[in-house]
Amino acid sequence: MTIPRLLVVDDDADMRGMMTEFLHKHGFIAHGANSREDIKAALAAGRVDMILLDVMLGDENGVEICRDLRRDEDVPIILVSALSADHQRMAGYEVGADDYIAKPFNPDLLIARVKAVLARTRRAASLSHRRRTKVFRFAGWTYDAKRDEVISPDGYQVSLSRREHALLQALLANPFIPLTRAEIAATLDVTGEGGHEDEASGRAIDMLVGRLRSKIEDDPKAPVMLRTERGVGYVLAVDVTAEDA
Amino acid sequence: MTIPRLLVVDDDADMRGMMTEFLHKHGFIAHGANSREDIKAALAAGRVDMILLDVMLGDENGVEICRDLRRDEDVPIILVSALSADHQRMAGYEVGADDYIAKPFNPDLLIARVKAVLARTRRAASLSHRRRTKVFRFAGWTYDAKRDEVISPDGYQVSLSRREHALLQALLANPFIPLTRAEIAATLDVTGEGGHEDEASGRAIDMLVGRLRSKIEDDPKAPVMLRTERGVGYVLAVDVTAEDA
DNA sequence: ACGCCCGCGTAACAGCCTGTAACAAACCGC
DNA sequence: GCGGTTTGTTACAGGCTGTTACGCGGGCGT
Repeated sequence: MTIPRLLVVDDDADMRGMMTEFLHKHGFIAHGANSREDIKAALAAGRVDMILLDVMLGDENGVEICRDLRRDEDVPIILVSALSADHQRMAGYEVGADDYIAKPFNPDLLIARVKAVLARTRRAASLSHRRRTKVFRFAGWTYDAKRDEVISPDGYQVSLSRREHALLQALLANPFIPLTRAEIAATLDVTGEGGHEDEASGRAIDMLVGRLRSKIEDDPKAPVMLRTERGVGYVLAVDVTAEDA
Repeated sequence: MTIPRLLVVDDDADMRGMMTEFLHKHGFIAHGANSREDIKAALAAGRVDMILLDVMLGDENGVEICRDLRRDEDVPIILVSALSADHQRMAGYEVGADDYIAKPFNPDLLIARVKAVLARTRRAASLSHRRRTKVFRFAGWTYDAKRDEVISPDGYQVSLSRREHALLQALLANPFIPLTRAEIAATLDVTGEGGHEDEASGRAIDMLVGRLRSKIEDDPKAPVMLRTERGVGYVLAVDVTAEDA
């Protein structure tokens, strides 16, 4: 296999340059584009193995571009957005993006996702469905996203409830990135209904976090991994590696 | 992320004062320098996020200084010059300046460019070396920046509050350098830089310092490490070694 | 040298935020 | 429907943080 060629689509030239440079350093070939026409031109001109597409382009909509591309082309797409609200995330999946990453993003996470998507699309023709089998490892723990299994560093299996699973997934997807309660709630409530705006729904998230802590923290009173950011929300403060299973 | 600290390099004291004052009003911390030695000193002290460098310094050449700095340091630089000829501008880019602005300049334009360059370099920095585990050692103490652990010379672990942690980090980043209350407050208030009140709140910093002292000083009444500079602020007067872990 | 004034340390307090226990409602498989 | 499990709500306690108030001590002007 040759070196993967990526196309970075962002209307901010600085951001484009920064991302392409960073990807270069990690062994990829990356070029920039800032409009639908640029993308079309790049696709027509030569090989493009993957597109990193910003959701917010000045006067165009990344999601629509993504949907259009998906209809015409077979290129893998990772959506990038400064909006971390999760209906955005789900919308991304609905239009067929292969993955999604919030900006500002953990650089290692970006690389990991790029590699993961590339590996997947190389093996099989790209499927526009999510729920690929992934295994996360963090601080000795193992989390199998497909089987919903959580294994402690000691080798014991811990059983989490559905909601606790969802919370853990949300955190694993954004290591070292503080998530507000609203963001967490949005991530958990993917249950179709569009009426968000539940602004003051009490401390359900706090309870959930507390319960998850009691299951995965050595000392739930002094959490090390799932930390609280006073006045902000919660953060998963551990390095996370994601692999295909 | 802290409040950006800028270094204004200009041989005209009035100009320096005007610029630093203006930058202060816009929420930045700005200090002046008028020679290569001043710049080196400030950089060695480790407290510079960006340099506004005048091209025409009496007997020295800003462009050359810029090129030199670029070779040794990683600090962003905006070149300032009364010459608006465009070859100057290009020369500036060739020597590695991040941006260029002509003097006399529109103040808003200055702020806009400063912010733009900072935003760019911040993202780049957060991408290139994020979350590198660092361990500080000072006077027998050990501070693990990643795990937020503080261990006394006796081997006991001391628990600090979040704000105390932030204060300690700010001090460790600037050993032997007196920090004003405003600087400390700016460093601590990472919360989206909405309002920056000068001389706003009372002695919150004093309290914080006092509380930190009570936890890390043998005799809080007679502080040895965290000393007070009357009329100025506070200093961490110990040698600090920082290691990657 | 003396006394005033300002800056600093710190105790007390209040407000906010969070953790958590206890309970109630919802859910789920049978 | 039923028992157990999961999830949300309420209420209370405790910690953290900023403010105020007061006392002290050093610097400075005279």
